[in-house]
Amino acid sequence: MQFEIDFNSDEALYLQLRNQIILGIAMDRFHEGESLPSVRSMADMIGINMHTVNKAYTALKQEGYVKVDRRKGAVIAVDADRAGTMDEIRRELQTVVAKSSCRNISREEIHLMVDELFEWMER
Amino acid sequence: MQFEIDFNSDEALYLQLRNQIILGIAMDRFHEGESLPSVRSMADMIGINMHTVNKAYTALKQEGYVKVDRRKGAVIAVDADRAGTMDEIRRELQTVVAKSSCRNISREEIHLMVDELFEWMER
DNA sequence: CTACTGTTATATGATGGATATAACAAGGGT
DNA sequence: ACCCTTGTTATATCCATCATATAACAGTAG
Repeated sequence: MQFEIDFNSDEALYLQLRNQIILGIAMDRFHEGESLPSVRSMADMIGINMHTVNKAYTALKQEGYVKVDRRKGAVIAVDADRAGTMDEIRRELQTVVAKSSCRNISREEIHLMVDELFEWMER
Repeated sequence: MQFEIDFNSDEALYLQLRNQIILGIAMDRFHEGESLPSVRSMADMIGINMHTVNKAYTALKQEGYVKVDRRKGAVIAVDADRAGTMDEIRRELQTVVAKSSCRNISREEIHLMVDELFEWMER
């Protein structure tokens, strides 16, 4: 699995990495129980600092995507029944829908995009 | 129109304000050609600094939601046919869909949420 | 014993967020 | 003319966050 980090983005490096890993889980690139690369090797792969990777892993742990084992490292363990998930999703969708509404983008177009994204992730 | 600013949020104040205004436009609280409160009065209303409001207004101008007139202030002027809008929406949706996919939230549930949000904004 | 794992501590430089004070140019109202 | 309000710009300060670096510690696999 390769990661696309944009050093010129205004998004923080550790957040880009976190999102890429979440995307990787969604796309089944990483499977339940599988270990992510160690913080040090991942840092070398991408060319960033060890602590930046650690920050991403810690965020993933906090958000219920991995469990950290002292020997195996960061192990994929998604907490599917996580309290507050729906609220979080709804809050993020609100801004997207508000922007779309302003631009005269219909709900059907949003539905289409959502479907395309789901299908794209399933292959 | 009242604004809900959370001083304990980790989201920047000027971004919260910007999103609230976008939401206000989407919900037809503000109409095309109408002026937003001046940066100074808005700052007094919410209890934040003038420059923080100005930063929000400048962002709205950059993103094509208002045009700034020296005498009328920030006037609602939504650029509906804006290049890159769909790409922006798609990028923001990607993270949401990825998270949803990890949590076993189906595309139907996302569709439902989108519909609810659209309807909620239309009243 | 060695090599690797995550974790913690500390320090530094850079950037961004929020505040404050001040001044300027332009238009409206009286 | 005068005053008020408008957005805008210029500094300056304080604080939090981001990203880096070096270092050390504790646990575990070989």
